[in-house]
This record gives sequence, C-alpha cells and structure tokens, in this order.
Amino acid sequence: MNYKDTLNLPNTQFPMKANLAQREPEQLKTWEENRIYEKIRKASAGRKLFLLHDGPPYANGHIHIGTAMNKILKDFIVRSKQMAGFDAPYVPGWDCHGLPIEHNVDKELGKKKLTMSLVEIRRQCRTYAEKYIDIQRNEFKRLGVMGEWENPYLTMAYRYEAIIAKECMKFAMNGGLFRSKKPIHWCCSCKTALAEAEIEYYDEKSPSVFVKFRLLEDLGHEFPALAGKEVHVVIWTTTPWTLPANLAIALHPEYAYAAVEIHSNQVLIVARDLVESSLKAFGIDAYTILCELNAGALEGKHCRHPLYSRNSLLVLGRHVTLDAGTGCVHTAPGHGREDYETALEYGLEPYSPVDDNGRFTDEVELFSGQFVFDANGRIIEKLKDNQALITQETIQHSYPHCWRCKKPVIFRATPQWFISMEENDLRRNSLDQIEQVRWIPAWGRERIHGMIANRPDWCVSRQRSWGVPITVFYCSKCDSLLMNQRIADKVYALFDELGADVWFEKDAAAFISENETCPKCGNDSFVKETDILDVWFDSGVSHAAVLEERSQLAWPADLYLEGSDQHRGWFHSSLLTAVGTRQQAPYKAVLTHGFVVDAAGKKMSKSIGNVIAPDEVIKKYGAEILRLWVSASDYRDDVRISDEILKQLSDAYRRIRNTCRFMLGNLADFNPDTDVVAIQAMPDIDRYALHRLGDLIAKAHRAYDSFEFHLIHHALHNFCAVDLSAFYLDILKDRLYTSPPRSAARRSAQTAMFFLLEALAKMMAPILPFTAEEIWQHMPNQTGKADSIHLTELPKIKTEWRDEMLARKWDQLLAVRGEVTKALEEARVKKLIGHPLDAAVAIRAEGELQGLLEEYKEEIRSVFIVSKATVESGGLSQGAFHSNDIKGLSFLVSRAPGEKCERCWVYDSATGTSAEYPNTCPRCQAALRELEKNG
RNA sequence: GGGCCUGUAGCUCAGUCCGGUUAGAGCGCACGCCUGAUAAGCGUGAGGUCGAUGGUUCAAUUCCAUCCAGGCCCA
Repeated sequence: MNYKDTLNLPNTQFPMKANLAQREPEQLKTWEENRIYEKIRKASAGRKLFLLHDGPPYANGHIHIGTAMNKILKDFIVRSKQMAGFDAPYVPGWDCHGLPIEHNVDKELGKKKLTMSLVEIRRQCRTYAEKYIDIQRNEFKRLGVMGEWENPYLTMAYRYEAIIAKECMKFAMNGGLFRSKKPIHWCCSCKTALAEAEIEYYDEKSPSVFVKFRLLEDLGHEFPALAGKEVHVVIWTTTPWTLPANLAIALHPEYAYAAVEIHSNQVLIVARDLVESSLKAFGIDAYTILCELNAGALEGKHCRHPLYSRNSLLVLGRHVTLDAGTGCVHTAPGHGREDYETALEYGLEPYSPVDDNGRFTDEVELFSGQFVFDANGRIIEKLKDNQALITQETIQHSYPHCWRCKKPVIFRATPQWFISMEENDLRRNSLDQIEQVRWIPAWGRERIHGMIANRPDWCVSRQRSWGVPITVFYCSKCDSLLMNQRIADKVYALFDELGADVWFEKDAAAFISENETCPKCGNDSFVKETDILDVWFDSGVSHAAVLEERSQLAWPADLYLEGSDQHRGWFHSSLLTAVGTRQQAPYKAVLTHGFVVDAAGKKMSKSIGNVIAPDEVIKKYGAEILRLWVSASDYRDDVRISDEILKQLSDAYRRIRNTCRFMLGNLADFNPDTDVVAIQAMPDIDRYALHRLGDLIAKAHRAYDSFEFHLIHHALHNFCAVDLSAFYLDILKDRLYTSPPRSAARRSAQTAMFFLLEALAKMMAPILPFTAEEIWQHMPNQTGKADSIHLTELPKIKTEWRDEMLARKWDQLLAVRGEVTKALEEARVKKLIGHPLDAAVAIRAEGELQGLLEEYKEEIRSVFIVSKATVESGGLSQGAFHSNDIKGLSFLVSRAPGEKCERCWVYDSATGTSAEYPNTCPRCQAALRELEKNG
C-alpha cells in the first residue's frame, strides 16, 4: 500500500512562482474593471478622513526611481490609513506650467515658433503636458498606486488656473504683492529675460581692470598711520560697463585689509592676504604696509565714484572671496545677483541704467546710447583720464550666454513682482505656523525654519509664456497700477470658463468693466501685465485649488509627503501661500524622505551611468519588488538601490510568498464557517503561535502609525522565516499530514494557520497589494468574505490569543529547541543521524526548566521534530552534548529505537505490529482506521 | 564656502535619546541534512577596530570636538 496517498499533503492553485511582471498588469485590470477604488470610497464614506495631499510631479519626461519611491510611499500611507479605519481618498496631481515644458516645446517647434502666436504656443505646451501626464499616469498606476487617476488635479485645468490668479490677487489686495526692480539675466539680442536653465557658459575674452576709488573720509582718527594720506579702495572687475552703475564696494566682514603706501601719500586698500598678488598685478614692487584695518571699521564710509560726482558706499558682504581680485568688490546692485542682495541690506536701489537693447539710457553721462559691451573701451579710457585706472589686461573666463542666439548675456535689473515677507507679517506668521506642524523627521522643522527666516521677498514674476499671468493692469496714460476686487472676480470668472489663455487672447477691456477709471488720472484705457507667475506659486496654492475645491477633501491636509528638497520647494511655497491668505499652514504634518542613491551612496546621474529606471526593475522583478524595496528601506535617509539589493528583496519576497503558499496548501479543505476550533480547545503550541501573531500585529500597527514601514518589512519577513517556516510550520507538518483530515488536532492547526494567513495578508496589503490580493483570492471562502482584501481592515488582536504566561514557557522551550538542534547537528556530523527523525533525544535540565520540560513531555518529541524525546532525572551517560547558553542543560542523542513508520516516518518500537497496516506505527494505524471509517 | 542630515557585519535593518555584561536580527555566503512546501524546506558556522582621530568619563557604538566620505538645499 502506498501510504503517501493517505496523507493530507498541501494542495493549492497558488503558484510558487510569482511571475509578477506578467501577473501584475492582469491584476490591475481586474481591480479597474471591478472599480475597487470607487468601492473603497463608497464603503468608507462617513469615516474619519485622512488626507494625504499629493505634491504634483512635473509633467515632463518619464518617472524616475525617486518619483516611484515617493508615490509608493504615499500609497503605503493611503492604503494603511484606509485599512486602519479611515476614509483616505487620494487625488494625484500634476504641475503643468513652467519653463522646462516651454523650453522643450520651443525646441520641438524650432523656427516655426516665430510664426506662432502666444496662444498657439501655449496650446502646444498644453498638449505637451497632457502627453506626459498620460505617460506618467500609466507609470504610476503600474506601480500599484491606487487613487483617482481618472480625475487628478492639473495646475493647467481652467478652474485651477482661475484659482491661481485668485490666490495671487488676494496678495495684491492685502498689500503683500508689490513691484520692484531686480537683476535678471537678459539677452540684448533676443530682448528677453532668461532663466538659469536658458543660460549656457562659454569662454569669453573680457577686459580685466583694477580701479581705485578715492576714500572720502579721513581715517586718521582710527588709524593714525593714515592721517592726511590719500587713501583709495581698489576693486577689480571684468565688466567695466557696470561701473557707471556702481553704488558700493563690498568687503568681507571677517577679512583683514591692509593699507599699502605705494608712493608718497598715496595709499591703496586691498585684502591683507592679497597684497602681494595685487601689487604684483599693478606692477608695483616698492610699497609699505602702513597698517591693517578690519572691514567693520570701513563699513559705512564713502568713496568717490571714479566717473561721476557721486559716492560709492563701503558695505559688508559674505560673498566676497580671496580667490581673485583685491577682496574689495565693485558692487552694482542692478547688475549682479549678490550685488543686489547686499545692496538690499543697505537700502541701495538696483540701479540699472540700461535699456532692452543693452544700451545705456540717457541718464548715463558720457556713454548714453552706447551698447554696453562696446562701451567697455571708452569707459576704460575715461578711467585712465581720471587717473582711477591702475592697470588693465584681457582675460579669458567662463561667461554666460543665451541658449538661443549664443550671444553673451548681461545682468540687468527690471521690474518684477514680489510677495513681501514682511507685509502682513508673512515671515513671522509662517515661522509661528511652522511650530504648529508635526515635522517627520523632527529636523525638518529646523530646516524650513532657517529657510523662511532668511529668505528674501519672493520674486513671483517670470517673463515667460507658459503659465498663469499676474492679472494686474496699468493705466495706458500714467502707467499707474490698477487692481481691485471687481477685476479679480471678473478675471476669475473668465479664467474658470476659458482658461488663462483668455488673458492672451483678449484686450484689457475684456476684464475691466466700462465704468472703471484710473484712480490717479481718470483715464479709462489700460494695458495688461505681461509677466506670468512663478510655477512654485501654481503648485503652492494646491491646498486652495484641490483641498478646498473637492467636496470629499478638507483643509488643511493631514499630511504632505515629499523629498527633503521640498523644504525649499513645495512645503515652502504652500506654507507661504496659505499663511499669507489664511493665516494657517495647509498641512498638519510633513513627512520627508531622502533621495535614491546607488550602491555606493552616490547620487544617480546619467553621466556616471549609475541610473536605475523603475521600468527596468518592473520588467525584471515586478512592481511588487520595487515596493518591497521601498518598504525595506529607512527612507528618512538616502535610500540605496542596486542589483544586489533587488536580488536580496526578491529572495525576501519568495520567502514571504512561499510561507503563505504553504499555509494556503494546508487550508485547501478548511471551511472557516464550520471548522474553526475554539482557542480553549487548541494545543498550547497553536495558542503560542497566535500569541506571537498578536505581537506582530501590535508591532505592525505601531509601525504603520509612525510611517516606519521598514520595521514592518523586517518584522513580517522575520516572522515568516523564523516564527513560521523554521519553527511553527515545520513542527506542524507532522500533525497536518498524518492526522485524519477532520480531526480536532488538524483542524486546530488549520484554524491557527487561517488566522495567521489572514492577518499576514492584511498586514502586507498596503505594501504588497498584488500578492496580498492573490493570497486573499486563494484563501478558503467564508461567509461575508470581502471581494478584495483592499476592502478589509488591518487585523486586530483577539484578546483570547493573548497568554503571557504561556508565551514565557514557550519562549523557554524555543531556547531549548535551539540547543537541541545544535546537539542534533553534532550527531549529524558524526554520521549518527541524517534526518532529525532518525534521532532520540534524552534531556537533562535543572531547576524550573526541568519542571517545564516535564510538563511538556508529551509535546517535546514533535516540537523538536525527533522520533523520541525523554526528560531524564539522573545524569546522562558519556558523550552528552552540554549547552553553552543554558546552564545545566544537556542532551544525549542516539539512533531512535524501533522501526521507521512508512507513513509518518517517525521511528517507533511498535511500528510493524499491525497486520492490517504493515510497517506503520500505532498513531498512523489509528488514523488509517479513522480514514477508512469516514471515507 | 554656509545651513540641514547620514555613516553599526557583503546587503537591508535593530540598538544610540536616558553611556555600563561576550553589539543583535534576517538575508546572502560556507558546510551539512532532507527529498511529503521541491526552481522548495531544515540545521550549523564563519563574518563587525559600531566612518577616522582626539576629548570628557572609572567606563563611549552611545556624550562633545575636529576630520573623512556621502546626500539635500543654498552660495
């Protein structure tokens, strides 16, 4: 007789091989067809909301591994909150306006662009964005991210554009929005402002001049050595044409400066550490250092401008370096970014007397009308005439050029719109609100606090096409500003209906009612502002355009979750736009994650070639492995990814999957409605397994609560590998396979496994939605079983599972088991045994442990998976194994007595005593008789 | 150059906040067992100067300083 046929071996359709790359898309299709997301929404209507508000990725290009991680983390949170009993809708969004898209459309259009209207170009940009929204949407969905993909928020949706304008006008109305000059890159040939991304750097030959500025104050009081001397501060510049706009000279607050006498009475001031190199450059070898001065002593003093009868102020700035020049920096606030920043602190204006063509304006004596680069030579001549020029040469250096016409660009101050950080106490209120927000990790608070505390006013103007206009008007006669609530409302209504394109299609009159007149001069015709808003403003107001607009959402959000770069980005702009208009942060908590780096911790870059694309991972391993990677990583730091790491995770995945598969196989004939065994009727080891499950569930709840998914990953994996596979399930095999199918012993094991598997599947569902669903669909049917695991909630600990006393005992038995396996290994090495069932173990223990083993003397045979285990009261004979870790514990391993039962493989002295069932043990004989009776 | 952050076995993570027994886990690796979870399962074992150097302390992976490596944001 072949006894194998009388065993209850595992049986399941759940495949061992996951085949994720192929199966996942099928699963996604099924979910979509069954409208699972809508079902979840419906089922959780009325529950407490949990709102994770999506930060919009930029609608350009394919997603990269960082975007994938971000979205997967969001999905973990949304799914786990949903399963924790919240109503957790997820509305994904896209950032659609802005330079990169316009730039790419520009490139695609080429010369054709010149023949197109602004509105036509904007239409191209919209089409371009739509294309990538579709691409990215599919890529995000493929990751298993669940949400309102059919109805995402788009910053270029008409209503959204209308709200951008409306929110901007709120700043206009409360005085936060103001107009001021600021230097920007300007191409004189294209006559356009350029963004940093539109600048290309090439080498260029420029004049290099050292110019002296006569100090007006006498320093004799503070520095007697200088009394009565003619003192000059020496600057170095490669852009002489900016000298007419010089308003200041910057010194570093912490550098020492030297007063150097070059001939009688003539003294030059340069940084002490640059004296030698400077004087050499000037061609002066005879000089005397009269004294050293600290920069603070010079601050606020004045120099005479070398060209004009006005002064130049001595100021302090940390941007000053000793890399080149004299340590005294020519400062033209209208022609340099740092010059501008420094000048702001001293109340100097961004003076920039250069027109759109790059020619000096009429106010520039001597050079008006001249193109700035052409004026360089004449300016140098004039400096020479005025004896202000020390020396000149030509140098080659890297200089910014226009990406389109390749000509050198200039820095030029033009009027820009700003949101004031001080008006309405925006800075202070924002800092206050930062304190009200929970920052995870906690250092996020300090980071954004520092940024808000130190940032300049927010320049929201962009001289571009693809964006939402700053909807203000100017009087066509007197140029004064016109903005009021009536106009803001009209703009809103028109944008809402027709999109922001209408601004570029219609005249000012379309937005202004007939009786509107200029408050200054009474004129009734106006022109539109042409600047558009910084895209950070677009995404920054998503709290208004999404949270406040959609009925199923609420303001503020519970959580924003983005990479740590967003402290300066979206967290920042969202905070300012919300505090500036609502006096409150738009989020209750902000969670940040690090960046994805390679195996060595280096950032990914195309040039290094260490980029891993999500698409490759999905094709090779499946989205589930990518998700497992996210779950295994502590995302608060930078997260590494490599083939080795992914390989490790697919191993981990297989372990989890196979453990579940084993349980599924053993639940094939289990009906939870009728076969469940009450906990009181279960053997202790089954109760222990459920107690341990309780520990795991508690841990998972805590970790989901604190968004520490890596703790869940490790706990889950550990539980599958150690608690289940290597311990509980390994022990259970004997009982599951050999007991009569409907016996209480087997049903008890199945009951425990059913609860274990159900709980495991639910706990893994937020992280491994595909696999959890697959398990769910293969689990035994039960009355009221949900259509999808994603409609269920996280497992709850049943109080009857808890038994601390029992757990303590089994923890000890487990420790003993660990020692038994060592003793068995020793016997295996000696070739005494192969399989553990070849062995009989005699055990000697001391004290309490002895009592415990006595108490479980019936169970320990199966717990140690040997054929015979006995507890001895006397000493063991020679050759015993002595435990190192547990005092007084020793074992004597021997060949198990009796014959091996052909059915259960356990050795027993009584094996073979039955004629009816030859070569079987009494236990199996009973089982076989039972089988025969009940069929 | 500045701000914020990180550095524990080959890999992914515990432990460090509130210093104190031989620093833990899983995976991987090596070796072995099993062949009734089988492109599975079980066992045993080797692996760490806790980034480096100084300091505080009776005692530092843990506290402090500096440095090195790396990341994000600025300049």
